[in-house]
Amino acid sequence: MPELPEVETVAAGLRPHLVGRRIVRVDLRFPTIVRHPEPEQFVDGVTGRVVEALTRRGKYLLFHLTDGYLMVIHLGMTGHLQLFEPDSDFAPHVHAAFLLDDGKQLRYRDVRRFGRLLFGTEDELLAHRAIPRLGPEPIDDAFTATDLYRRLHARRAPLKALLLDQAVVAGVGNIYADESCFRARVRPDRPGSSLSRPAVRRLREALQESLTTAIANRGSSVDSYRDAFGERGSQQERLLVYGRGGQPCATCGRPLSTIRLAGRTTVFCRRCQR
DNA sequence: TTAAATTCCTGTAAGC
DNA sequence: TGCTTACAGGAATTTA
Repeated sequence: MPELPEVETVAAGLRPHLVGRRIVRVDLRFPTIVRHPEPEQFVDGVTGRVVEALTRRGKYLLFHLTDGYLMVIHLGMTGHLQLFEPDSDFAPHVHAAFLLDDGKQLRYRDVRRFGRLLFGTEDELLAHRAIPRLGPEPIDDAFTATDLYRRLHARRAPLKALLLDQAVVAGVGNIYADESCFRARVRPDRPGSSLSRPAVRRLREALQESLTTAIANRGSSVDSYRDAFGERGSQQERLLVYGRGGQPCATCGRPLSTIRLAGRTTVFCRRCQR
């Protein structure tokens, strides 16, 4: 499922093909995938505008369009964005298709339909809470251990739940929450407030390490994730704990434990993580 | 304000 | 083999 590294990989792959291109037609095949504004307004707003830049914020893709407008796409769990020749067959579950002025077609496909499309000015999207308030970008240099400590210290929820909260840190999902806790040698079920400053420093390092390594490997294709060219990432082959419950810990060799935390399957090592 | 539970959605895999 | 059921999870929404 797409988290920060996967969304970053999609953005990097699409950027050279989209920036400078005009969207000349929008085929909205499943209108409820649009969450803001009404589907007709979405189509009207996007049509005819040029993609001036493509950026990422948390797990959101931001298409910066003419006149200060944004088209925002969240891939949910199974969302895919890929360029096709317009006369090629549509795969099942393609909910939206954007025809570009160079003849290519950008298609949004999403089997489980947890993804969403949005359009508006930045202020408008924030005001309507279509885009939630997001915490800092964890791979930013400005993301400091002091800041993270302040965000965790006041909270009693389990660390894992806080890492999944996009208002605490943007872009972390189930895979990299588990990976980061393991790398930081911290139990994911500890209350956020119980973490010492050294533990938070390790956690910050672990988050950056997990995420940047995953970006370098073009993301984790553990479910249906594919990049903008339909290719799998390779980070899933290097994951230390996610999806490895019962298998030996890479550090101590003891079987990894699986628990349910914040409604999510959580894997960690009872010996190495304290 | 915070935290936990619920909901949405369908392909896949396990179990009988 | 074929059916049923559980499971995967991001984030909005609901409940306490």
